[in-house]
Amino acid sequence: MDGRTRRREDTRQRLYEAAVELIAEQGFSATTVDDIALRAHVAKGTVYYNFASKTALFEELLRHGIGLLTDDFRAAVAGLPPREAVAALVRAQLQYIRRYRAFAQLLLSEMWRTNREWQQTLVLLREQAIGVIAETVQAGVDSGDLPADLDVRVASSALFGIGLVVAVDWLVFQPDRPIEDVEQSLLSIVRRVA
Amino acid sequence: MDGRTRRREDTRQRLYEAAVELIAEQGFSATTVDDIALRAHVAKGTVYYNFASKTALFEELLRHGIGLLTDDFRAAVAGLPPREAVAALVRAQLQYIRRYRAFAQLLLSEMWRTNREWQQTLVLLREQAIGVIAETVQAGVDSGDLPADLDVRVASSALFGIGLVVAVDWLVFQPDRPIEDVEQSLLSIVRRVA
DNA sequence: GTTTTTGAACTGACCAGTCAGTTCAAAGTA
DNA sequence: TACTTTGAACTGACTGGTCAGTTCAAAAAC
Repeated sequence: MDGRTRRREDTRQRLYEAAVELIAEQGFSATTVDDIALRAHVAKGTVYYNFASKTALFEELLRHGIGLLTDDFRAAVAGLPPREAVAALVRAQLQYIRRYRAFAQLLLSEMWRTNREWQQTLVLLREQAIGVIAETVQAGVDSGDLPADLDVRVASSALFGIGLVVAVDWLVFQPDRPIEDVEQSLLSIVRRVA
Repeated sequence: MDGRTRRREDTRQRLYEAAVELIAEQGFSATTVDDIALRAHVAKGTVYYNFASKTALFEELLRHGIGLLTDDFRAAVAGLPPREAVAALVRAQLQYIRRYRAFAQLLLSEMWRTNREWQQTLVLLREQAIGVIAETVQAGVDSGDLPADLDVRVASSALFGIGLVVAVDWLVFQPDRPIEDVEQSLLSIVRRVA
């Protein structure tokens, strides 16, 4: 990667970060391109040099964020037996959300919305992340480590959603609580699966 | 209540319904007052005759919706022993969300946002609803029906958040699943509390 | 020399909020 | 009963402002 590419990558990264924060705070529509450029310390023209439109920027942002999460999930479960793997997923999700809090808030706000232009993209990305969880849970059911009557799809999306709310709630309303503590609560709450 | 009052009440109700649906679908900023008026079959001026501003309409909407939920919560737990009371809360929340799906979606989208003008209002309302849960959980801890080491505040807000995501997820992604089924999953997931 | 960024200027669509005017149920009057 | 008045409720065209998106010449970075 040469200097140019690196610089551009950096600009895009700054735009992602600025956009993610603003959209998490205010929502997509309330966030203006001027706001984003300002917070990223970049000229408005730069936004349009790097992204086709405000919507395109947002969609790429979603892809980027979920991509990272999915990678973390895969890394977390690698080689672990089912029950430990589920616990590892919970841990990975918490750590991810602590690290990318704004992105998680944004997801929480947009994930169950209908009728928005990027809805389809988001549903697909959601599938991608929940897919990893589902594979793990399925393996647990197959190996007999998890109850056979467990509905894998439902349990997986519930697991994902619960992790999301509990973690975001933690960061917004009780940021001082240590992460281990939250992890414990989460695991004891979802005991049937983990 | 005379004809005038009745009529006005009716108009306000229609505005609430229109606004709640549109905001759940698109978010607050993306929803225009013209949209709301159109869907409520009312002139734009009527919106401003009945509410001071778009934001005021939204705030009153939040108050109205959370008020109903809180009432349902109180009615559900009345006279029940702790563990049954917690289960009754879960049931009440599910039923409420099935009945006012759009409102629940809207809550899910807005509850963990920061920096919005109505944020303070929402935090207060949230306290109100979670308060009822907390009272119930506290009673359970006091009576020894629930573990003494349970952090009541945390458990209550987790309970609330989890009910919200799981129910909305159900309505958005698996609407055909029967409510009893969802209730079962929820209760078995939150077994430590319920 | 090429790529990337800058920032200012512009356009056209859109939107919150306003207000002068209309409607009509109910209260008042004879 | 029949007529008149009142004002609450509603209407929708209009205004002032904002914003996404475009363009571009010039500068900066590589």
